[in-house]
Order: sequence, then structure tokens, then C-alpha cells
Amino acid sequence: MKHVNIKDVAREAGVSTTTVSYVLNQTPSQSISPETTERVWQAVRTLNYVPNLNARSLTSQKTNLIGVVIPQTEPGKEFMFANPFYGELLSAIEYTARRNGYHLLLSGPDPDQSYINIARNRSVDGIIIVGSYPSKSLNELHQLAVPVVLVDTYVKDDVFHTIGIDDRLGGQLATRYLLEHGHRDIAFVSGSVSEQGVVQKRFMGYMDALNEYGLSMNEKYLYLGTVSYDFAQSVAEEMRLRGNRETAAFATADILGMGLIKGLRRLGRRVPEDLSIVGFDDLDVARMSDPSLTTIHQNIAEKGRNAVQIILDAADGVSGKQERILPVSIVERDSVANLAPQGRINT
Amino acid sequence: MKHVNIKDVAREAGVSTTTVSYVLNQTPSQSISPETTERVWQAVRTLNYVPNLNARSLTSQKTNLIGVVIPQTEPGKEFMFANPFYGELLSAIEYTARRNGYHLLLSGPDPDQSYINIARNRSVDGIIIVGSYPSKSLNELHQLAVPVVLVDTYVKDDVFHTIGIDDRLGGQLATRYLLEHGHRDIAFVSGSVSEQGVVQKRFMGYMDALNEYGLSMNEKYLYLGTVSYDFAQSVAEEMRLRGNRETAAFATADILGMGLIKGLRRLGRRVPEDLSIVGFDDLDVARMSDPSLTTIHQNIAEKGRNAVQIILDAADGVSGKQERILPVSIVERDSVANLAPQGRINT
DNA sequence: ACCATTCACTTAACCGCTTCAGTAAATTCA
DNA sequence: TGAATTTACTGAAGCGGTTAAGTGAATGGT
Repeated sequence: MKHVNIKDVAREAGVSTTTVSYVLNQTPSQSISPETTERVWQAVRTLNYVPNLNARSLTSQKTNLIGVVIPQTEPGKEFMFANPFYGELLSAIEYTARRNGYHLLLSGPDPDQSYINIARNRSVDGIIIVGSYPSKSLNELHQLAVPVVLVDTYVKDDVFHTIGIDDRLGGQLATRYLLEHGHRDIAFVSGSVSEQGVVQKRFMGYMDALNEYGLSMNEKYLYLGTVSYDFAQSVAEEMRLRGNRETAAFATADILGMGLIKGLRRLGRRVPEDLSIVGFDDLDVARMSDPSLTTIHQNIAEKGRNAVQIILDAADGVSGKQERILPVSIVERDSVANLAPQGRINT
Repeated sequence: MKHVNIKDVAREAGVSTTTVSYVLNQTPSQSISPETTERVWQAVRTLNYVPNLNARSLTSQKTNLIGVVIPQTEPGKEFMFANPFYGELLSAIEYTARRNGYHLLLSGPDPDQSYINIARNRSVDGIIIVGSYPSKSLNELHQLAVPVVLVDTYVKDDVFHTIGIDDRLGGQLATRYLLEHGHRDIAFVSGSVSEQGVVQKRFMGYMDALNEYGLSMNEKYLYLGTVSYDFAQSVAEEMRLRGNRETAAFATADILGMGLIKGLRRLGRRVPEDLSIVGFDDLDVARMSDPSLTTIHQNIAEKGRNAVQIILDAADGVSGKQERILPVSIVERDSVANLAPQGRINT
């Protein structure tokens, strides 16, 4: 099946390829008669012509492609998008991009960081990078001529655009909520704390709240591992091993909160009666869990929309680094118990 | 920042662009001296040259791009990938593709079906279509020159490759499992039954199992809606309204099973004591639920890997339609109770 | 009525790369 | 040793578009 090209259309319509191009792109500076325009469209229809975007990109230097790099959530596992968080984010990105005539070029991060090359050799019009990466590999992105949007990465830099949430406030809200409900011994359950990641900020918020109440962080209450259901499940056991007496836990991801619930239940402990839990993200699964998870809400879709919008803006000539921070809020559900002064429990 | 091109490299290395091209692609039919080869690579390094894949694709007619079309799970919602099923599938696809030097061009289905054009104008090397679509829109894909892989679509056609699971057997296994546990009044909870979709097959399996036990389908036990947690939750209420006496339910997706659990609990009914449930898919969330969900396992990642492999094969010249069906099995967890003859319950 | 515009198009160069068809020198073979 | 082959390259066409510059004819202004 031969690819029909612009020449075929030109021949069919009895005009030059230039004219066809002008008609197709409705080039504003050029005037084409209505009759010719119609003839061209007619030819396009009869030949069922579709422009080759590769060729078009070659000259126009515009690809209408946005590169998206999404991390593995667990090292070694290939299922990076299995985490619903990324699914929702990617959905919003895809939808917004498509609404604006863009498509997505998707990639996980290669060990050899070839995702940088994607931006260069595919000539994407922009690139969205989700999650935290070693800053040295980010440095390589500086040589790029296209706008780069970092999602959920904390990095001091005045070239990359960033979009994120107020993670520190989120951590504070979560912890404060537990404090307000009478809890004083609050565990901190999370994946590893990296320099550029969100966990560090949430941890700072955790400490902020403790400080508000004149408390200080107790290292025995820190449970750091990976952002996975299984790790969180094991934390329940670890709590017992450490002989800790925490009455509540702040889990920095809903998945962690859910794993923790499961782990506790296995040991015969109940949520929230024996341990109150606040999660983070407000994924769909948070309300599906039993008990449903009190959590910090963030607007994931809005994050995705903003990421695309920043690139769209940049493509439209808006200059200067953009830095957007979306709000967070607490969603009260059923995983936190009120610890009355007497030590009695009221859910 | 000027794009450095092959000419710059040629000049730097003191050779022709042809030679550079041969070195870069290691064209087998051409012999280049080691010294020249080294000079070219040296030039590539000093200039930090990255080939423009757009230009390359233009001549070579190969893009190393695989188009992926993933449906919205709920009409009107933009979050098509939020369903963990698609996340896992997409992950496997992306990973396998990247391992083989391909990238993914991602798109949701436009109302105007422009995803067909993606295949044509972006000149992807293949296209993977997930989920069921109206067969007329599939017909348009026939004009494509690239291999098309349909995932989870039942369509009689000898052009499209297909990859799926034995949905009918899955439905049968699920239902039979309930029957084996003494259940006779078994609800069928699912999204809408479409011509090409998987639900229809699962429904047939449901009936197969009933027939095995000399039972026939009772229309009162059919609950059809959308594949969503919320719908399933409402089914619990609907069951009461209908005044039905089912002791078990086969939910054609894990999300439905989970929603059903939640809905029942809201009404003070317990799973599995009051209603036993078998789900489908064996998503991560199935084991996270409480009670954990007995479900039909399918290897989602394997599905994704196969989809890519089919395209890779076709690109390598393997001809003929491929049709792969992956096995299913039942995973026993905690959502099914044994209904003893006396009517007593043993979990 | 004459020059300046505007209109409606076309010609041709170019985007960055691949690849066919050469070509001159070095090597092999009889 | 001369012809045939191989080696190591190069020139130029072409992939399918876009776009700057150019060209007649029609229109406008005075």
C-alpha cells in the first residue's frame, strides 16, 4: 500500500505542492482562492491523504510530541505505572496533551539515561519528568533546547519548570490531625528519604507538627523502606519487634497506609482502635480500603494538566521558569481514632 | 543552541556524510577502516552529536515507535489509566518495547478516532490497541500498512493480530468454584456486555458452569453497569431492592468485587459470611482488600510483552496473523465461604 | 492611463538523514 | 603481471514536507 504524499495530492488537484501545503496548513500569510482550496480538499479526500508528520517535523522543527518520563516505583520491577498514582497522572497528561494537538512519547528511565536523548533526537517539543532523579542526570537535561517540567522533584535550579504540591504542609496537616486527636506517639512510615524527593519535605512537616506540640521526633518511630504495600505490611511486625508504643502512624503514601492496615490485622490489631493511620495522596484505593483511609488529598490530575500547560505556554513563547505549587488538604475518613484524655477510645 | 547534524560530524571527521552514516549504523554491507571509524566516533563525541530520528525515519521508513491506544475505562472520565489493570499492562508494554529499542506513542481514543491517523501519519511501526472498540472503527485500521495487535478484543478478522486470555474459561472457573462451595444462587456483576468485549465471554463461562450443575441463568441475578467501584457499591443496595437471595456473586473485575464488598458492608452484610465473591484479573488491589479477594488470575504483564513481541516479529518479517491466548487460573483467598448442605457456613 | 499593489499561485532550496551507484586504490588470483 | 575482485570511501538523489522568493495577472489609486 503506497503512501500517498503531497505530490500525489498536488497532481490530483492540478496545483503545486506548495499550494497544497498552504491549504492544508491554512497559512495565514498566503491567499488561496476558494475554488482551489476546495479542489485541494477534494483531492485530499479522494486520495485519502494524511500528511506525514515526520517529514513535517523535519522542516517545521515542531513535533507536537511531549516526552514523558515516569519512574519505576520499585527498583527492579518493571511495573512502573502499576502504582495508581502514576496512572492517574499519566491520564491527565495524555488527555490534556491530546486536547491541544499533542501526543505523548512515553519512556521509563533507562539505566543509561537515554531518556535524555529522546528529548534530543526525537525532537520532542517538551519533556515532563515525574519523580526524583539524581541531580547529575538532571544536569544533562540542561543542554536541551526544549522546556523541561519536573513533577514532584525538589531541585534548586532556574531552568527547569516545576510542578508539585506543598508536601511539607501535607506532612504537617497529617501529623497535626493525629496530634489533635490526642495521639502523641506517632510513627513515620515511608519509602527512603532522598535529597530531591517529596518524602523529605513530608518528613519536615511531620517534625513541624510535633514541634508545635512541644514534642520532638523519636527515631524509634521511624520506619523507612520502599513505597510498597509489602513493605508497609512488614512494618506492623517491625513495630512489635521494636516494642514501640505508638498509637498512630503517618504513612507518606496511601499504599503504605493500606499495607499497614493489612499487616496490623494479621497480627490481630485493629485500625483505628489499636493504631490510627493517616495516608497521603488520596488515591481511589484510599476510600476502597477498610477502614477507609484518612489521608492528605492532592489533585493529581491537576498536576498533570499543569505540567502540560507549562510546556504549551513555553511553546507559545512564554519565557521564564515556572514554579507551581498545588494545595493539599486533609480528607477525614475512618482510619483515625480519637484518643480521649482518659485513654478511652472514641472513633 | 544549534542542532549539530551529520554534516558537522562529517566535516569534523574529515569524511563524507555517507561515511558517517555508515559508521553510525554499522551498515553491514559497507566496510569502513578502523581508523576512520574511530575518527568519526571521536567527532560524534566532541560535537555531542545525536542523530535526528525524524530525519532518519523519513528515509528509512522505520520509526522505532509503537503506537498504543488505551481506552477510557469510564466514558466521560479522562482517567483511563487510573485503573491499575491498564497501568500494569502499559508498564509491561513500555518495558518490553524499550528493551528492543522502541518507544511508545501513547494516545487515548479520540471521539473522532484520530488514533487511526496516528498510525498513518506518525508512521509508527506497529500499533497496539487495548480494549474493545466498535468494529466499524476497527475496519478503518485495515488500510494501515503496519501490524495491528488487538488486546482483549474478540473480532473475527484475519488481518489483526490478537492477544488475550481464555475469558470464557475464566468465567467458568470462577462460577464453578462458587458452585463447588455449595452456592446455587450466584449473581453476575459486570460492566456492559459488548459484542467484542471480554465480558461477553466471561458471561458465557458463567453460564457454562451453571449448566454443568444443571442450573440455568436467572435474569434477576444479573447486575450490569460500568466497570467501576461506585457501580459495584450500588449493586449491594440493588440486590436488596430486588429482594434476591443470592449467596454469591461473580464480579467480572476485581474493582467490581471490591466495590461490592464495600457496598455490602455499608448495609451491614459481611463477606463472605453473607455473600461470597469471586473477582477477575487478580490485580494488586485484590490482595489488599479485606477480605482479600478470591479471583481469576491473568498474567497482565505477559499480555503486554506478547503484544510487543508480535509487532517485533512482524517487523522482522514474520508473516501471517498471530493469535495468542494466555491461560487463566483461580486464586483462592478469603472472599468465598463454604455453604454446607445444612446451610451452615464454614469459611 | 500608468504605476503600485494585491492576489493567486509556482519554483526551488532546504530540513537531516539514508542509500544507490559510482570511483580510485589496494589486494587477490591465475 | 594483468585482469578481477575487494576495500574504503564519495556524490548525489530522494524521503515528504515547508517556506522564502519570484511571477504574471488582476485590481486599485490618482
